[in-house]
Amino acid sequence: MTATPRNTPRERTQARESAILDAAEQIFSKAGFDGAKISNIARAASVAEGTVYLYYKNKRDLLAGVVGRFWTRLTLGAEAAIEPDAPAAEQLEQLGRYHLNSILEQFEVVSLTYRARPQQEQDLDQVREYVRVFDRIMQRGVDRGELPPETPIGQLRDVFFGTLEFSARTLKLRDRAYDHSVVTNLLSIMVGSSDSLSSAAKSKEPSNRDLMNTLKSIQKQLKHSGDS
Amino acid sequence: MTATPRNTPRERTQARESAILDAAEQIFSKAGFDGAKISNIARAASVAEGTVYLYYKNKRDLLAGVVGRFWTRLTLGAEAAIEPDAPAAEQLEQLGRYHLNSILEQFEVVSLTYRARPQQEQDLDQVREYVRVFDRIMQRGVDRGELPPETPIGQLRDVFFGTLEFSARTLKLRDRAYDHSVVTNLLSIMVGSSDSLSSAAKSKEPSNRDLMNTLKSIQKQLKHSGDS
DNA sequence: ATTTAAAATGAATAGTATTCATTATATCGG
DNA sequence: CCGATATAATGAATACTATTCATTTTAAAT
Repeated sequence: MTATPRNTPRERTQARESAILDAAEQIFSKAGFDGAKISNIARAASVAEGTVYLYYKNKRDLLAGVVGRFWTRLTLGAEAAIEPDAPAAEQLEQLGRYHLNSILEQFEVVSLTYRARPQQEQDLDQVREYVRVFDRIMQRGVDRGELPPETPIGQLRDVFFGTLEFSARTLKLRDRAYDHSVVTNLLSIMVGSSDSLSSAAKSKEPSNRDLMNTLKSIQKQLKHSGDS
Repeated sequence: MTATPRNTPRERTQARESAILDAAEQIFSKAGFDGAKISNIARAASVAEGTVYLYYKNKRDLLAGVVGRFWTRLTLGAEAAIEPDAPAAEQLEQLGRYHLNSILEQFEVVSLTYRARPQQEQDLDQVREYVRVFDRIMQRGVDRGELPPETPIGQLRDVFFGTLEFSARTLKLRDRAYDHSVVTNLLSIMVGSSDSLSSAAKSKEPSNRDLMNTLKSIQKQLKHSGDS
């Protein structure tokens, strides 16, 4: 009943597209791709079923719209969450917190991102844009001389996002909430020392010390093990 | 025409189930979940459509069967790929190689594993079983006194599998093949020193050194940055 | 060989994505 | 402001495919 308020045509169109995306996001998140019915999405968006297809070619395309918007939002949020003038290392921790928190809160949408299959290459464009936030932090660190010029940004990026994503999955599996120590420990591992971060993670983080002992021990092992 | 050869009833049944799983794996991998048609799977397995439903409750359940078998196979392969008597650190590298290689080769099946949604809890049982291979290596390292008793195995596991999975995605995205340096570098990062591995990764791995410079630099940064 | 049970079949059903002829709404020239 | 024209929206009809189930085939048992 509450129709779109009077507005310019373009605004009306955009509002409608937004409504459809909102509805789709809600229903995809709740029911998954297969479980979501276009009819329900249309109803939730207060449009006819056919209208959905004026905006999106098909269900998969609609999902791509939802997922794309999500990652675009995440990029904006990430950029807002980091202090541009802070040292690279600090920005890294800010991004890590923001990232872990976000993917935990919106776990379902994230899961929908990597839906099986030869999906269109460009479906992942916004994800790529997002991970560039990490790249920029690192690159800025390099430019400022905080990091060496040969920094293998790409590899560190895989460690960073890979670990956080897998950790999120683990947390979800065990019904556990955001845990800052995951970020702290990740950075510890990446740098091989965690004492420097203990101020950030308060002082009640025994696992940091455990990590260090382990790592030193592994390191010793590696020192002695040749390879076949 | 080439019907199942004469055999015991149980064997016939198992052969049939195998044929269905094989067909399903092939078609799911090629076409993705949505693109795969039961009719095609049935044809590929040389059974009627209805027969598929005698073995699996529905399409999702069939996928779970395919995915479960895959991870079970992976577990067996991983156990065969590591030398039980080698030091933990070495076993870790063996597992890393095996894992990265496998998920690259069978990327599609891996992607199908984390299909969106309230999937049954037990759908991931075989995955859990698989990651326990890592846990056992670490635990054995602890028991042997190679690693400290407080080793946070779970957290290291997230780093290990998370990084490898994300790296595989990155490699796929760029159409690149297995690259052993990914494993080497991961272990480097986990231990904070890579020189010890250079013998394994031949001597032409300049990125290891880059990594070390970067990490030391980040570490220095972290030393100086308090946290808000 | 006959009966009984188990397994397999594929045509019929059901559910949902997608299309498209029709209707409503907006735009614009006069 | 009115009619003509274009644009957008509608939802009933269509198409496609997962799933069911009455029937048939095959195997087991006596």
